[in-house]
Amino acid sequence: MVSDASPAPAKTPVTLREVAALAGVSVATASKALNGQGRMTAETRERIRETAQRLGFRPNSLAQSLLRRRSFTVGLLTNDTYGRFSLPVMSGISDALVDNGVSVFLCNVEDDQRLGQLHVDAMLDKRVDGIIATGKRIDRHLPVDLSNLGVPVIYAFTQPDPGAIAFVSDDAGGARLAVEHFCRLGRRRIAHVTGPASFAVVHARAQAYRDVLTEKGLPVMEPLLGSWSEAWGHQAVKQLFDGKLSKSGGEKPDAVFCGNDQIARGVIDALRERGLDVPDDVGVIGFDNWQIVAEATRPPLTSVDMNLAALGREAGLTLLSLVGGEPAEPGIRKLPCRLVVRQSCGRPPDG
Amino acid sequence: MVSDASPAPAKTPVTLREVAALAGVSVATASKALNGQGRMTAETRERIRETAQRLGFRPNSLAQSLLRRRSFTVGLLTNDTYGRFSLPVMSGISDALVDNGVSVFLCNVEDDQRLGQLHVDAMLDKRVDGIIATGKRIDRHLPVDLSNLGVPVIYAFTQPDPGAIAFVSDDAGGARLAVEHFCRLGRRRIAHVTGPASFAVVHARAQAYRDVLTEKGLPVMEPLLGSWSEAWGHQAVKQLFDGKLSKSGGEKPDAVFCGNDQIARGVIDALRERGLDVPDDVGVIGFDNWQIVAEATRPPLTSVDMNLAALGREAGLTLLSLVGGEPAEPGIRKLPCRLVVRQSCGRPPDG
DNA sequence: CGCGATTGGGAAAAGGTTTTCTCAGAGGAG
DNA sequence: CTCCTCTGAGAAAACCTTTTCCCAATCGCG
Repeated sequence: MVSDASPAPAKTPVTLREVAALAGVSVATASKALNGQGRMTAETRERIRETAQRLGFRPNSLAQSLLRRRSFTVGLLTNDTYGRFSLPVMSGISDALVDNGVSVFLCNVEDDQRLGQLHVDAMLDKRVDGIIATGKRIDRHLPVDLSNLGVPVIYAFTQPDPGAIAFVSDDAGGARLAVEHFCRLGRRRIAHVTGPASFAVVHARAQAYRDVLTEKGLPVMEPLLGSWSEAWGHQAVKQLFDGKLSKSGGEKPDAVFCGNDQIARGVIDALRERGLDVPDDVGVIGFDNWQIVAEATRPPLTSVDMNLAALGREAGLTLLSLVGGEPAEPGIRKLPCRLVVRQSCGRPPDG
Repeated sequence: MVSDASPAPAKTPVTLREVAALAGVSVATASKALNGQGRMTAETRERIRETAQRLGFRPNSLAQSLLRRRSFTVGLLTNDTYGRFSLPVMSGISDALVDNGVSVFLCNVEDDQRLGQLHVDAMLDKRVDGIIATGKRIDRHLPVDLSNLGVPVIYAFTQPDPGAIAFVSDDAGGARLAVEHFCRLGRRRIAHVTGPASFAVVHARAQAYRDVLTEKGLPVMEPLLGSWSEAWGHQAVKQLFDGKLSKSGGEKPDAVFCGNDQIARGVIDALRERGLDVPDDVGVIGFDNWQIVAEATRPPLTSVDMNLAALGREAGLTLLSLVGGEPAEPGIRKLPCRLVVRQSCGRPPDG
């Protein structure tokens, strides 16, 4: 197909000087010809272009970067080895940047300060145009100091330094989406089973949960905090359906909004085990929309998606505009979640 | 703590020239002083070192790379967006390289040929010292041609070009580990439930399964091929325990070796649902040791771990030695798996 | 004291590209 | 025919560091 377009698979890359020599011009002229700069006869320009093509010339980025003080490279810091959250973010960032000809240095800093410094130094030495920090929690710092680095920094799905630019998911909004969906479906007694109190998102979502129920005049059951595990989902069902629900009468929940998909999985399994039908008896909504989990529950799980890839994209594009010298308001931007409806909530009463 | 070690957070990085000027020497001398080269009085060397330290001088990698023809950078190609397999591999690679001062370009090529070419070109332009290709299957090529690139290439957990150097997991060995473990525990009727026939590993593992059983004189049940899902695990249990097991008599299996952890999860759930105890009635072993799944099954799942991080490390180190000019035998290296014993198999009869 | 050897340090080239200046020649106008 | 203005293209500096070679000064020895 491209038989003539893949010429010398150069053992040693061909330089501009060689192109110039072969085309019978100076390197200066060759450079200008290939970059569409300067003035010369169309014929000269074309001859140089052709020669470059024939030789398979590709400019040495290192040399270009050195001169332009711009490397078309950014550093991506993460402490998320497991990758469930950072992977979509990274993927989004990468997409946004690659489309703009920018490469990404992947730097896994774990939670190790020494490693963090090592990576930041390496990035700076390699003259990255900017840095994006991402993590597995939006209420924890990466183990690195990114202030006063001399290059723009963007935080994506991790705790930012004050005065920095950050993108995070709108957890409260996501929770509203879920609870309001339950309300629309006519559920009246909506419980909330979520993760440990040490997570900021737990409180943000719980508060949104309370707010929606209060607005709608529905009973608020105190959120059940536990761990992010299936096991906790099981246990929570026991508490919800065995225990005497003290203040709010003896009625059992007809819906459970879960803090993540694993909890939801545990909840669904436990409900089935005690003979309750999902969604007919109890509706369940998860959080994270972790596809592999959400699609393996029976029935498949409706879940809140944080749009992490879009968040990454946004972060990448913003960094690029920063690198380009455009100004940007500091602050935290909360990006909306979306509800991915599967079959764990049932259909509207009228539908 | 490091109050004096973080001096001018340079808006514009300080160059060697400035260090030299301030220390009252030439750039040549300054360079030699900082690199431990050349000859000069200890006092001169120390003075230059001090000045550099004080100014926060860090050599410009771009300039160094240009000169040395070595960028201390490698490209990492992957097509695994989801990351379950490639993430540990990448993590291992990254660790191995970072410890050696080498940075990693992350390049997600999806299954898009155009994207692949884009990334490879960008990497080559940026003069990476080498390339590592990794993927989600060891029997599929990445959508890129990595032959005759002029830089060393290593394949890790993806299908290599002929004559290349590749690291993959020893799937047959891993399967042996599992089946032999069952044998040691006194299980006699061991079934194998695995993924689709289109995967090479399915056949490799199935053959090892057959081999071990034959060696031990145990009955071989034809492996059940399906999908990599929990649902298939459920269904397979139905086939195994309802159906008339044609040739091998009516006996039910007392052990199931599963092709991955999700299948195992489905198998365990299905067994429990039909009142069979794991591990007392039936032992189960999974594959992949996907922690989040293996620890969520009840009981926790014994599983074969492919040691992907170690595989990545190995690949990274090998690439480094290649870059360093050391020769290496082409061919495919199979790295051993290990069995992670949890509670889904029970204890030995004597223990 | 003279000569060779050693020592401390600098000048310059190299690496590949971009960009600014400069310049020779051609063309046109007067 | 002369002068001015373009036009096309090249020389050279710049980016920053490393390394090779070189030189001046000092030292030691006879």
